[in-house]
Amino acid sequence: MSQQKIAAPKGVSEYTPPRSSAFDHVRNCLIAPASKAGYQLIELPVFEDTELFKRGVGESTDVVSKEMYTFEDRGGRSITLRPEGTAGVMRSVIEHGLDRGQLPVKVWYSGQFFRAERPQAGRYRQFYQVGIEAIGLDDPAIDAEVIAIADAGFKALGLKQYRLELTSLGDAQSRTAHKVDLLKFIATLQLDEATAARAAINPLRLFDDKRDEMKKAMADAPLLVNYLSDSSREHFETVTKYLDALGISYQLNPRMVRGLDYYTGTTFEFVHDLLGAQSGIGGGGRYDGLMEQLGGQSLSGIGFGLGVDRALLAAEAEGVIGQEAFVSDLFIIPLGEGAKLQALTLAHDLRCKGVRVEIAFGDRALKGAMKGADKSGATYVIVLGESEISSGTVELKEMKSGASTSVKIDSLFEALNK
RNA sequence: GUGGACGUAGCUCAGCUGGUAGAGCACCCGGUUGUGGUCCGGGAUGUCGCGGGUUCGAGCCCCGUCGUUCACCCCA
Repeated sequence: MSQQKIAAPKGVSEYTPPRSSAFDHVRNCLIAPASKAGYQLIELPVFEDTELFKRGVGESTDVVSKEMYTFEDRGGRSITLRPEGTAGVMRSVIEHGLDRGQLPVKVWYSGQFFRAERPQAGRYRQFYQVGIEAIGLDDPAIDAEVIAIADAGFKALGLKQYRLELTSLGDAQSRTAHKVDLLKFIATLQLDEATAARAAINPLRLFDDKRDEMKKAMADAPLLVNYLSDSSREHFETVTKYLDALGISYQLNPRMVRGLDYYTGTTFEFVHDLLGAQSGIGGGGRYDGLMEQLGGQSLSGIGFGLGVDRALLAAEAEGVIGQEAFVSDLFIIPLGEGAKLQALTLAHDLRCKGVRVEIAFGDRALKGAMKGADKSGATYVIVLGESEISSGTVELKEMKSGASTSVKIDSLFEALNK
């Protein structure tokens, strides 16, 4: 009697061989530029005190108000599976006093994040992000560096059909001034109930509405970029100047909306053309008040999060990624019980020297084992049976050409490295 | 959370106006004793997502449920 099968929880993505190799490749490409720029790994818990996200990300955001996996642990604490990375990094930096040393603090992370949304293509309840944070410096040059690092990751992957959208959300004064006028403007519009509710939570959201009539209605709405304070405008102009110098193309998008409350100043998004509705493959920006909000000193920071799942989808859509299975250098086919023992020790020995070795286990017939060797893509094959063991010599067969040469078992390593 | 489409072997799918399931690929075995890729022969495989209903009879009809997918919403 077979037991009932258990399925994975709804909306999670799983990467099994051979696609897992492509996933791994994407993740490595995306984060490699960060370590070249001196960012160091920070490894954090996937669950945190719920309060961290309420205070850090903002209670009014959709992410916090309706998409968090929150539960009570056995000690009665409210715990939440992390929905994003920045808040946790800030918490850890403050907790361990990383900001007491030389600034900026530069870290990178990689891992799973969780959001209880309705799944669809490119949107999962557990998803993977890599990201970096540079904390403690206001210099526009670091804004440009952070953006350049993200862009380098996508380029390293081979992506072409994406664009960088850029804007500035300004400082607190800029936003306050703009909000007054925006609310006045919105008051003149006829909004349905759901839209009005969204506007009440965050009036900027209306800029993001996909309906044509709303786009038309918002065409003349006051734009935040026109309300930037002198220092904000100057900072942003310097960032774009640096990006120009770096040869990184971007589109100014004054209507960009970000879903997390902590963003200020320079804000950006990477959007891919072939992905459908969930087209954002990465995004980030500056966050001036976050650290203080979380009980730390008043330092600003900037960072990004890149979606590994979506970058993989994008790479597949562009056809710039393949799946590579593990390929061994040597495939050993043991014949008989005694040979199996020999194969085991021989493989172990060669692996210690760095050779990739696989063994055909399971007492398959020679023909079947050869077939297996062929499919594995192994470069060389040896058959290990009675005669080979007693003579101490094997036939080293190169699969591609089919040619084989006699080699002493003791000098296999040397023969393989010729 | 809202709306639409879909759910048949490991994979891609077929299954006529309802009569108790098929193809290709993949997999396994063999084509004379210990050497793969082609070819030939043979073989295994499904509670037709799950539960209920209509019917003499349902993979095909109805309801529910779970899942996937597309859009809204949101965002990576």
